[in-house]
Amino acid sequence: MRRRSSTPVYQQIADHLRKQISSGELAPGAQLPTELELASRHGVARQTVRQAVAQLVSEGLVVSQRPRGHFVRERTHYRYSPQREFQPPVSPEMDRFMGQITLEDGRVPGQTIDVALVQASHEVAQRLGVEPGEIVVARRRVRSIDGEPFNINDTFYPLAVVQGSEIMSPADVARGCNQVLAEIGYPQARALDEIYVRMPTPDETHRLALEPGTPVAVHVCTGYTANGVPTRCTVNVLPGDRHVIVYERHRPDHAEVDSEAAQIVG
Amino acid sequence: MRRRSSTPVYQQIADHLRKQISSGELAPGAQLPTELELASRHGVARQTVRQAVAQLVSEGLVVSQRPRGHFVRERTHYRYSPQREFQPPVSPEMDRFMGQITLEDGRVPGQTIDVALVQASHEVAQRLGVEPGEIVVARRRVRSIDGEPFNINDTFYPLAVVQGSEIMSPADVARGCNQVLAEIGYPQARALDEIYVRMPTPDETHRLALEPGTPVAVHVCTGYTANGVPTRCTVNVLPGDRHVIVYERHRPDHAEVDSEAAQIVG
DNA sequence: AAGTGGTCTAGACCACGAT
DNA sequence: TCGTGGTCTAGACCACTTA
Repeated sequence: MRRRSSTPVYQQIADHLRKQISSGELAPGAQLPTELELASRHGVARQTVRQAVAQLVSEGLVVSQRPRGHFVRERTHYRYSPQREFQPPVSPEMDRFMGQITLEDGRVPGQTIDVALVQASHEVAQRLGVEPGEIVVARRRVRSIDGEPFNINDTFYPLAVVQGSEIMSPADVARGCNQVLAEIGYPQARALDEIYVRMPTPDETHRLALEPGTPVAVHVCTGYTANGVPTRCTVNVLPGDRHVIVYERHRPDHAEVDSEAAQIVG
Repeated sequence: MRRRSSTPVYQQIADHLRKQISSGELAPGAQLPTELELASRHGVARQTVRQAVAQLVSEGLVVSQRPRGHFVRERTHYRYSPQREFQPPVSPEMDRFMGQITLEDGRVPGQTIDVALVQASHEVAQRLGVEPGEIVVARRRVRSIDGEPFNINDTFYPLAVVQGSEIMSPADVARGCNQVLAEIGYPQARALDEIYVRMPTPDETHRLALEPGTPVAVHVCTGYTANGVPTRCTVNVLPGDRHVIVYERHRPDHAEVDSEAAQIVG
């Protein structure tokens, strides 16, 4: 293939494949032609084809199942379910997580917990009011459903706050860590929530077994005492391909609510 | 560099650079060594270095400012603002967007609108209850702040519904398109909202001037009449590097709300 | 054993912006 | 004009899974 106009050849190949995917000619789960096949078909070197395929992978459209080949990604993350009954977008009562999940369709929930002393990242240090690199207590959780990692739920505590408490033991604390915090003299009076979207770190990619091209939503929750002392910082990481918010509104008001999401602006 | 253990060389180089970035040794805005410099420093071919840098770009950590060089990304998307007063996560009154923005800090909002007849994508077709490829009316908007694209707000209408109405003119409809819909006999009684996260399409990358490695949040809102006839489908696309939700909770209840985000599950 | 994608090299030419 | 990254080639070897 020659380079018409100024579009790189690998782009043209990527566009061609993308079109086949979005038109359904290459259905979800279907195998792409092999790299050598594509190379000879387009009359280019294998590296050029690889560049095209890599782009589709980074877009989340294609996955590599080495060494079987490349395949059109199956579970596009949006599970459209218009029949659903009303369900609030974010429900404030939770960590009945385990209980809730078991009730649904016989899916089996699971979680791994570990507790460690770690150096605070910039992100955590800023929120806990300590210096970056300072030692803090990390209570790290990965939740899964049917064996598939589902989200990361890591909470960081200033060492001075939780020293010697139950929080430092790597077991499930049934009554909730915030309850423990209150019992040891740091009742939570306020919380600050931040939600944003980014690409995962390699560590997150590993812990959540993410495919390349999968972004994550991050929900950071920082708790404070009435005096404004930060007592904990929880980082939730939600894989973009395993979470969809679906909710329904019944009232005919809110003329132009379409744009409400634009409201979530910093 | 030799390949110790089984970690590919380009991974080792990427890890090394990532460490320098997260430690602050390579500060935001700083220029990375040139590819040739990195290649000779590590004793590898230029392509190997390019692979390492490409990974950092796809993680959103590094941007290329061709042909000046590679730079550590400056605006990490999280703008931490703990002093903020209470602000609900998603406010239901809006499209005072324009008015609101002008009030803040003298930032100038803008928008471009165009109306076109297009073939419905699978996503839109499914929600509007038409066949994929069928012609629908697209009312496409890109909003910007200070000249920077800020979000995409595209609404799709079944041709039969809006034929000949004001909606088909590419001007701002001051009283809102839903009002027009009501006037022509299709008052909205219900709406279904879906929110998810993914990598942008090339088209979105272009319209929003996105850097590689920037995911987007998508908010799809489908409106129905009381009879269940879909009348419109609005697709909001929000760049992950330009939006942060920040809100504060004051009540000390909700013991373990940390995990509420896990609730937003499909 | 065969065939896939993953890694890596050495070299080439181009496009573009700053100098 | 120079130096940067962007594109592309031809070829090599490896790791892994499946048949």
